[in-house]
Amino acid sequence: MRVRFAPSPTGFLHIGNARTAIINYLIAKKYGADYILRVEDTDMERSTKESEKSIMEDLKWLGIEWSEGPDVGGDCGPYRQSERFDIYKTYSEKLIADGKAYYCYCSSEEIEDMRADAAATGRTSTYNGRCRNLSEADRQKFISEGRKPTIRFRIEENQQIIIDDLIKDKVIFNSDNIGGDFIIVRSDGVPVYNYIVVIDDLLMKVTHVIRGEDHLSNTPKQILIAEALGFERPVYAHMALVMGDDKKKLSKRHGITSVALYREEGYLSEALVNYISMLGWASASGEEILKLEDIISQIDLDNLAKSAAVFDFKKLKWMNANYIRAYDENLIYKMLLPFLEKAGFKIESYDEAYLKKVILFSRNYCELLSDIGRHAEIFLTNELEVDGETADLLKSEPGQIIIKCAGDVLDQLNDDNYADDFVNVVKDRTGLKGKNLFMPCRAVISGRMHGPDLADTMKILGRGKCAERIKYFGGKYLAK
RNA sequence: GUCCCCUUCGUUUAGUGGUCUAGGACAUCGGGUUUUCAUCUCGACAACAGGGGUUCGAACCCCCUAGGGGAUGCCA
Repeated sequence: MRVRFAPSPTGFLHIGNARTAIINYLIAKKYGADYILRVEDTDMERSTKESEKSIMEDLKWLGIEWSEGPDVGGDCGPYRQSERFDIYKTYSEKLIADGKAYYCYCSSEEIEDMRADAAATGRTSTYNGRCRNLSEADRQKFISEGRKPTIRFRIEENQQIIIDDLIKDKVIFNSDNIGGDFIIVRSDGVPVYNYIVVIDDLLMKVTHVIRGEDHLSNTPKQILIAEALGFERPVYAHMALVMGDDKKKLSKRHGITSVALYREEGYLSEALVNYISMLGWASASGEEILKLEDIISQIDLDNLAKSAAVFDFKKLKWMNANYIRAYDENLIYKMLLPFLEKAGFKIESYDEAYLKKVILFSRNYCELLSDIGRHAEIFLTNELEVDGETADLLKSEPGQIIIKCAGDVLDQLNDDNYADDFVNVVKDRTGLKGKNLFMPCRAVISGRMHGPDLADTMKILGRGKCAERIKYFGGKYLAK
């Protein structure tokens, strides 16, 4: 079994394509198939090397490995379509020689007119077939006019094309309904996707074509080409598309759709892969947070949903938070450091053991890796800025009372119980209770009204830092 | 317009003729825990698109309608 992922390098790897790449990967892993990466860069105007590079980086980040591709080579290369033009040319010539394709001298403008005419008359194919059976004289006339021909594939009338799709089951097309003779080679000699995909899949020995359902209506064309060339066709599996919350095909206006942006925002690749796998699929047990190997063992083409799924950013976030909390300590620590730096913290200025303790504690409060700064701040910044509400609290009567005695209380407690007993001793000392007790205690240590458990916070900070905090806030907010 | 695909809670799914007064997860709302927020936990709300068949019986099979999506490119 051999599968492929064939992106066109015209932008970033997008969630929809990532899903195709991921499903192909999961299936490949499940069945021990080869995974081919093929770059479909025949749109010369839009294809860029940078895009190719970033797509490969994103795939790697997702954990996808390919056994053949433009970077690693393989027996069926080259793996960029732009490097295979000679191959395609041989087949084009063969199709023309066999009468299965022909030169078309119609200009783009003339095609435009035909399109309008087809719409007006209700004709199902845009092309009106003018060059289908051109006389040699007409041909010479067009050539002398300097027209550069395209090559069109000749579609036989009233042919039934049956696709036994692994996801959609049986889909039947009639050759009269697929748009008429279509262009397989442009007038500049560059062949077109719908045509060369067939050649590449055959030459690269792809057995299973797993792709988005937007390609389903291209499939009859490809099958016809395969037949004309005498090729055996691959098995097809067309996956339902991923939609935005307005049920339109997921695109930029729905928010972040490029994989690279997810990485930057602090999503874990494992969470993204897990979530994307669950789009259109569910495990037998109903569990949703699954190890990759469990997904691989359970997922299959015939249990993927036929209907499109809306991408739910909130659920992805929830899943990401779960992954952050459960992740291996050393690994998540290393992953979180750059996000902390990006948030403006100089990580080399902290004691490593302390920093690690802070990060591993704070990660429990993060939905995204990029949340780490916000949560670690109370441990890493000594001279904390406070918001207006917290400042008011510290300036209020209970705030003042607590600021005054907090230092003493801390001194009086010993190392074993300073964190756990702090609030209670303040309570005994001041007679305050409830919110008036707890909130100022929290504020005088963390500078915040909300946050992790106060005793935990104090333990992480350590006794010395707690004392410094009390002093600092005292100096700042205690009325003279 | 035409062709193709699809249609279970707001979202994602379970469900393959009786076990369905339709199950889980996210979201939302409420209770508990946390004298905070989050986590955790308990609970509530909430769906078979509509209409016809077939059948003793239909979310499940068939047909029609409606809605959504995709394609209809010298894009992929």
